[in-house]
Amino acid sequence: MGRITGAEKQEELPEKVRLLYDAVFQLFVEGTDLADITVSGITGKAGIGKGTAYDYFDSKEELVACALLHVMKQMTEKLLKMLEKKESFGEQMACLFDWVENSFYERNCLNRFLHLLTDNSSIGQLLRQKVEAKEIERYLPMTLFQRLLEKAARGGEVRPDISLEYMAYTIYSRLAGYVTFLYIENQEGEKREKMRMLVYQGIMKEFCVES
Amino acid sequence: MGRITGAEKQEELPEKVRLLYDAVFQLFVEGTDLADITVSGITGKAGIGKGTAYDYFDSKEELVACALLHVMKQMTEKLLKMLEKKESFGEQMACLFDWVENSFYERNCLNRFLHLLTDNSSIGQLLRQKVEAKEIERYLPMTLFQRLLEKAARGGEVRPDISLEYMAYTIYSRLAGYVTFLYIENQEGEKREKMRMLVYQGIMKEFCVES
Amino acid sequence: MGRITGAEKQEELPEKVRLLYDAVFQLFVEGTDLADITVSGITGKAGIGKGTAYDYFDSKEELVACALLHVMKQMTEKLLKMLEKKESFGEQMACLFDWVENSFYERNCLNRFLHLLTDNSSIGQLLRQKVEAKEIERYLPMTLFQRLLEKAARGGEVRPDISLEYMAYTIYSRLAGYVTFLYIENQEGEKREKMRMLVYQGIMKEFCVES
Amino acid sequence: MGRITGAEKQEELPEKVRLLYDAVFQLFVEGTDLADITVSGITGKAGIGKGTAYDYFDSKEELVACALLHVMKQMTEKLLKMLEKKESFGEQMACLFDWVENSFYERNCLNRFLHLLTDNSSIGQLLRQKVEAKEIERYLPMTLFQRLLEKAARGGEVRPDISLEYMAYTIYSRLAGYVTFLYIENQEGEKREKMRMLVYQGIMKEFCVES
DNA sequence: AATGAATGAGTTTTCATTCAT
DNA sequence: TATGAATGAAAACTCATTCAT
Repeated sequence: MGRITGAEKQEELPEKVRLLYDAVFQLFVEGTDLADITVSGITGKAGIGKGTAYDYFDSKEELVACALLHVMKQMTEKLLKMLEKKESFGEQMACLFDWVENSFYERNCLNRFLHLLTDNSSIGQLLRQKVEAKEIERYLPMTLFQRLLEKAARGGEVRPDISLEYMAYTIYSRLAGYVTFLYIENQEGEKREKMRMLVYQGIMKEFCVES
Repeated sequence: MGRITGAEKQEELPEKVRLLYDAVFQLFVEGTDLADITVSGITGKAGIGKGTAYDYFDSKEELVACALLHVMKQMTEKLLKMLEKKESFGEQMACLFDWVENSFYERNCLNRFLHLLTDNSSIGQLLRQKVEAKEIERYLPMTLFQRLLEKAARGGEVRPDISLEYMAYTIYSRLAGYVTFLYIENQEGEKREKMRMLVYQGIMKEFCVES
Repeated sequence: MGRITGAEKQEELPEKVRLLYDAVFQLFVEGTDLADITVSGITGKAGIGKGTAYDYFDSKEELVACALLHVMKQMTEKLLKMLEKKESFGEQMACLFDWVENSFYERNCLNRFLHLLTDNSSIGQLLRQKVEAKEIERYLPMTLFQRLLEKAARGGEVRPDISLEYMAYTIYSRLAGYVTFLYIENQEGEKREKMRMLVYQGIMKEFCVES
Repeated sequence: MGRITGAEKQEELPEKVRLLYDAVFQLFVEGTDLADITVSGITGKAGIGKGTAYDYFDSKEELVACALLHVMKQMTEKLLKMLEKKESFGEQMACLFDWVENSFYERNCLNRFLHLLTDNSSIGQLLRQKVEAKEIERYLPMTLFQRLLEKAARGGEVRPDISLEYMAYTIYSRLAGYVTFLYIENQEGEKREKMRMLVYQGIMKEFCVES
């Protein structure tokens, strides 16, 4: 019987589980589609025995979903810490753009990760179940944006007459769209700079109080 | 050796191929994740022999990619015809919202379809290859939006000072975001009406010349 | 989905199924314990591909249970034909002893087969389900003995004052006990002859009308 | 290297071994088929470490065979003590029927145990080896019956003209048959009472001197 | 002595693909 | 051309056994 649920904190993770999580993440970052991930692939990369995976998890799906949930938590926490240091809503948005570009950009990772939140794969469904069951919805993009906006609204930075939910969805949409742009255009340089600026300004102009 | 490439027109398709395409689409609409689709599942639903699939296609991936490409073409052509009838850019946008809500809405289909355009699955990659190779990029959402915008620009409906590409990505983003909203909130009624209106107005206010 | 249920007649069996049944039976006769039987073992002996087994059966247990059910039917039918030719109850009993000794005697087969009818193994349970579901209880030893006894009772050969059920169980017990004797003593010759005669006479003296 | 052979007396058994034996017996009584018994299942129920089992036994089979051998000894000894208190052969037979009905009746235990004495499972073979090697054949049913019959013969209670071995096998057969009846008919009450009486009388009439 | 985490050989099962008919 | 029975490589998963602690 698997003992790991995905609710464990980084420090609580048994050594082997950490190795398994790392292996899943590596495979994901290398571009392996989740449907093509195998248990031998994971344990091989983790450098441990195949059976060990089943000492901690009930199934391949559980293992992968827990690993991705963990990645999600880690990434969001790191991002949250960075965002908290920012003074203004504008700086927070800029920080989000940086994050989107830098921390998780290779191999279309962020995009594929977002897919997981709304696809029909067994792993995606499991992941979403876990997110809900463990009440860690605060790691979901939409919740993150809502929190930022609430704070900005209290500070009088964003227009009070626009629905928070709409704003959150819009930020989500535009950032996700920017990720798609990065994937499709697949280039650095001026064009990217320009697009980033336009999307950023689009958000700011629509939601921010003019000063 | 498979003879079907996905470039065939609806009328040119052999009967069996049409049956296969329909079966793939049905499975997709029923919610089957592409990773869980099987050749027997397809031929079973199509009511033809399993071997027949290999008379027309070289592999399962080819078959599914061609089927989805075909669906994509059909849908886009239908949509284009509808859009052409609209006089103004605003009406076209409204038409797009209708389409998103009505024609492909069940079971998160549109969302999953969009994923295909930017994922790492073998079927997705094949599909994109075909789109590029056959120069049918005009069926891609981004191209569709660019065409609409070009016409609107010529007609003086949209602001001439904003980059067409940015506008296309923004429309794409916001529509895709609306699709995600529909998936997550999963409800009809007032709330949905309101969100639709907000997203619609967001687009119009940002891009349209005030009258 | 497995298509074979175990209800098929010998002539109706697809070639491969016949090969599978034969292989299971051979393994059984060679002394392999049912718990040690593997699908590769079966298909290897049958000389066919492993996957083929799953074209006809849903699981290993289904395959083995069907094979044994089939053996059971074949054997009982053969035995019934032999018994029908016998004029008297005494001759029928003698025939049963012959059958026990000859047709299924090697490697403790009959004994192990009888175990199947009252054990807790998954195969045994499946086999009994099939026997009941398909209403082929007439192949069960107890039913066979009851039929013989009914006929003998009508013919005035057995005492009318003894319960048929008791007589059937007694015959079953004593024959099964004789099978155990054959297994434990594991020898031919005089001792065996003597035991057979004693068991036979025990039955006849208890149940038959003295002439 | 395992140090336990199955020859140890109850008092000599190390604490852990006693726990292991109890666990095996519990699992058996709960209805677990021996083929489905696992080492973790046993040690889990025993509440001790999995490795500990291998400090005392060389293999799972050894462990289970020793546990069952031990159970067999305990049960037979208890039964023997009860039988010794009985004055007459008839009372002893009645005692055997009681024992069969009461002490080991649930979940078809006695029946499954008897199977072990004549099956082809690795555990069964090991058990029989141990029985022979350790010359504890006196715990086998057949030997038990022979002893009872010898005493009854000396006391003039059973007919002197019938072979002891035949009588032993017959008693064994009829009792085993009664166990099968209990399993198949699975009911208490009148019918069972009647069958018991018939079997009992069958034995007595055949073997006992008329008084 | 006791443990239980770790292992990997071995099992069941699936399914894309082939090919004789 | 169309079929679907047959295949076997590859996958998930189990569990007896070992061994460092």
